Amino acid sequence: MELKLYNTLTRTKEAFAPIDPSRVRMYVCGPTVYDFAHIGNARPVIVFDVLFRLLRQIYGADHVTYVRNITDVDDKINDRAARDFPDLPFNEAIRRVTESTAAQFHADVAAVGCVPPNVEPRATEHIGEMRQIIEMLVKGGFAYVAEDHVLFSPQAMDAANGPLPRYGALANRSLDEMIAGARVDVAPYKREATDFVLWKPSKEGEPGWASPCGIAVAGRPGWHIECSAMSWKHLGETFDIHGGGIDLVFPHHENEIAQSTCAFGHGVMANVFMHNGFLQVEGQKMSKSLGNFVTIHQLLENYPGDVLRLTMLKTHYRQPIDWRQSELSRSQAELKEWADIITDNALETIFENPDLQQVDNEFIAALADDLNTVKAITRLRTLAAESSFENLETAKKFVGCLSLLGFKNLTKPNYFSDAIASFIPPDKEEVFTKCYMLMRTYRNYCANNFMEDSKRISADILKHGIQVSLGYTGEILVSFPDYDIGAEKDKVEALISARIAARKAKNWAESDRIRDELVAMSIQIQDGTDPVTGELVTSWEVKR
RNA sequence: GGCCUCGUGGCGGAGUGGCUACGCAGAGGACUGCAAAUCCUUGUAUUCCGGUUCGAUUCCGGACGAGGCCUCCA
Repeated sequence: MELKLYNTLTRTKEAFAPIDPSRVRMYVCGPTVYDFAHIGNARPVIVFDVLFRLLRQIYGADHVTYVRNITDVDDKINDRAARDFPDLPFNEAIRRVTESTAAQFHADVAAVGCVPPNVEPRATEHIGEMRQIIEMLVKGGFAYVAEDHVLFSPQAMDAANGPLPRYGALANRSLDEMIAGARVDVAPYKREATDFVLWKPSKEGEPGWASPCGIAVAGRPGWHIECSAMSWKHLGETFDIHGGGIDLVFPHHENEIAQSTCAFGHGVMANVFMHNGFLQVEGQKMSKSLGNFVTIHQLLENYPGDVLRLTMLKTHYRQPIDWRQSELSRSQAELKEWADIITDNALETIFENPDLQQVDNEFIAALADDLNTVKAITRLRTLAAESSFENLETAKKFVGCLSLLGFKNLTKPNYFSDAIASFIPPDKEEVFTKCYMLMRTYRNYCANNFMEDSKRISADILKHGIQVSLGYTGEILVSFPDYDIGAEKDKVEALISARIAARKAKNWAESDRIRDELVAMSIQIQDGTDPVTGELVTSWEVKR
């Protein structure tokens, strides 16, 4: 199986050839933990999770190392700590912010089906490596100390002879352009406007560490250096794949390449750079000022994580994606159909323990073509249509593909149905309607494994006199104290029997009258014939 | 201003130098006493203007439009 990946360095799709197939190495820029992750943050996490799964499929689960960092030193974190915990010592406040935000991030991305990376390094645990690289850069003449800062000089990099890449090669821009386009506010200690910060002094009360290069005052790292340090520590001086959002191309990845190649004297930091496209919300750029800033957590109140995952993968990762409510509903409906195939054919065990040796080749080939998840999903639809009890081998392949794509809750079809099947006492209609959204949220919290939240919300619903729980297929079960559901069921069964009798007598008027009565009770009926006896049979369910 | 990406039917969204996937919605049909469910069939598109070519949606140039980066925002 040939894997082809689009490489931002060459702007072409290339055959992927790992440096060491027994140890394929990928680094992805992870979140800065200062706030709930938004849906845009979820895109690279999901995209590179799919790539991670595919690499493990191709090279073997033990032969892929995936590193995704957590940035826990940043001005935005400091600001948030000062705002949220003004009474705590500053470093304690920062710790609260980063720990709670990181825990939230982990819960959110687990809910959208992402497996944890092999290593999840934190910037604060790699200050030593950062200092080492900075020392190397100064020693090599690529960086200099000025007013307690250490600055990297792209000009020095380009002046050096040897294997180093040209600064700006990744982003495809020249230093001259950058100087011409440089914005105001060039710090006085910079020799050139394009120099960027490797290390800066900490102000009083800010987090700080012993500085490199003989700088006396405590300091903290610039943004880009952490990824050079952490990828070096965990993947080596050069590795295979470096990923992130397209906005990271410049300056973040460009500067990482500059730091790493100059420090280690190689021509490359990573052989392949991959970038996912941006996300818009309902046709507009997502921004706090427009009020359309959507966090993963908010979406997970309204949908099981699989719905977000499928919606994300229905657009190729390099294309811009427009995040729309309507598309989420479609994804949910499609997942319901897929989950029904699994339960109708009793494939739950296969779904949870698929034989990935037997997975569909056409499906893998689609993914191997630069992660063409859209084509892969098209293949899934074909497999779904061909899956049946008579064609169990295809059905098994189908569920194997679903597993490989990272769906997790497909053994419970009713996670993807918004119908609440329950008899409602007439005097409870109003409060039921009022609690409908809460009950869905409860279901979604359960599906997403947010157990604390689900307990909290079921307690809220109980205050309205409604007991909510989940059934075996993920359906929302509602019960009311002092209400005899058994009697209600008997009444329905009696009506169904009466209708069957009426139908046998071809008394259509009476038959239709009974159906109308059942509809008024929110009972949906479905006529059929018993395949063995040929008897008229009628199934029914509560539907609202 | 510089650099980059993109522009496909009612909607979403792929591939492809010649016949343009797939999903949703729509239409028609089958099955039903009627419903419901299910199944089958099906219409409609490649922003515009040039160029290359026997032939372009696909390659090249231009226009228009959308978006991104140049501001430690994925």
